[in-house]
Amino acid sequence: MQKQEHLTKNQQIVLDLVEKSSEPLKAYSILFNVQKKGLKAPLQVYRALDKLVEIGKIHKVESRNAFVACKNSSCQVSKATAFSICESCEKVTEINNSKLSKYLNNFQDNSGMKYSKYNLEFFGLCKKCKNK
Amino acid sequence: MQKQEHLTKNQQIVLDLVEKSSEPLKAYSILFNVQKKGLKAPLQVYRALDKLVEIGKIHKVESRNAFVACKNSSCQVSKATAFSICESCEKVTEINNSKLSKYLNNFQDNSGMKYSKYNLEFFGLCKKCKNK
DNA sequence: AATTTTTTGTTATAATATAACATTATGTAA
DNA sequence: TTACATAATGTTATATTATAACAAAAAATT
Repeated sequence: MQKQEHLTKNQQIVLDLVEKSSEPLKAYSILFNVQKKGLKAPLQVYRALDKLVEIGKIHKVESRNAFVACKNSSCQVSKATAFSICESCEKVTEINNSKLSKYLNNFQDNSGMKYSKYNLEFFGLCKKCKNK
Repeated sequence: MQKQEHLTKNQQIVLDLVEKSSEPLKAYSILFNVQKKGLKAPLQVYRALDKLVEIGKIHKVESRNAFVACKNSSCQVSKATAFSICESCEKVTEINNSKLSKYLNNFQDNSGMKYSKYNLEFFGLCKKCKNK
């Protein structure tokens, strides 16, 4: 079987929802929102999420246990992700900075480990919240 | 009330356990291990963990929902953390690289956000697992 | 000593995620 | 085009992670 080149029904339903959302979505919030479309059990959502993360269509924001659609169309796999997170309003934005990604993709320390993947989360106050 | 300068009994018990561990510990594994010392409920553990994270004695490895002691004695708060994680044996090491931390502490993008904190997790295969 | 803040203890429950197994669909190859 | 292998689905149950709410005790501040 060759690599799946199209999304299955469940994957597409979940992706559509996450892409339409202006904020990170939690798994059970996704579940609630897709129940009318026939996905009734958590596992159906988690399996779709797993696959979508694997192929890079969405990313998991680890510190929030939430999922966002990848805005970077060239992103084929979730192997180099960076986010900015506002600790006040919880707005999350994917950082797309080629200098940063180059720096991190090339990072090596003296551990002998070759890193194939990273996830970076920055925290602070967004412009709006800073001025309150 | 001024800033707490010593740990409470529960905090010390949890910290001792995490510091002795050679691997990241999960909250309920901590709970199990400190029950003989009188911490019977999850909340007692989570509260100690929260405080210990806040003061930088331990860090949370977000992608693993696990906790490690901070090896960096100068670390007063958990505001700039980086880890290397082996995806095979799950060994986690805190990265202590001044060039990296300087780079990330000074990182700015065009979002107008000032970042006060970050967490970075690198994934790959450790030396041992690479040679298997 | 009175006040405030922090920590504790406790029970219950919420939120997040996976195990296990039977079934159906899809791609691969004889 | 039928067998075979792989992947996705549906389903029930359960494991894992984390917090709410409230009363009480301990510690620092005035």
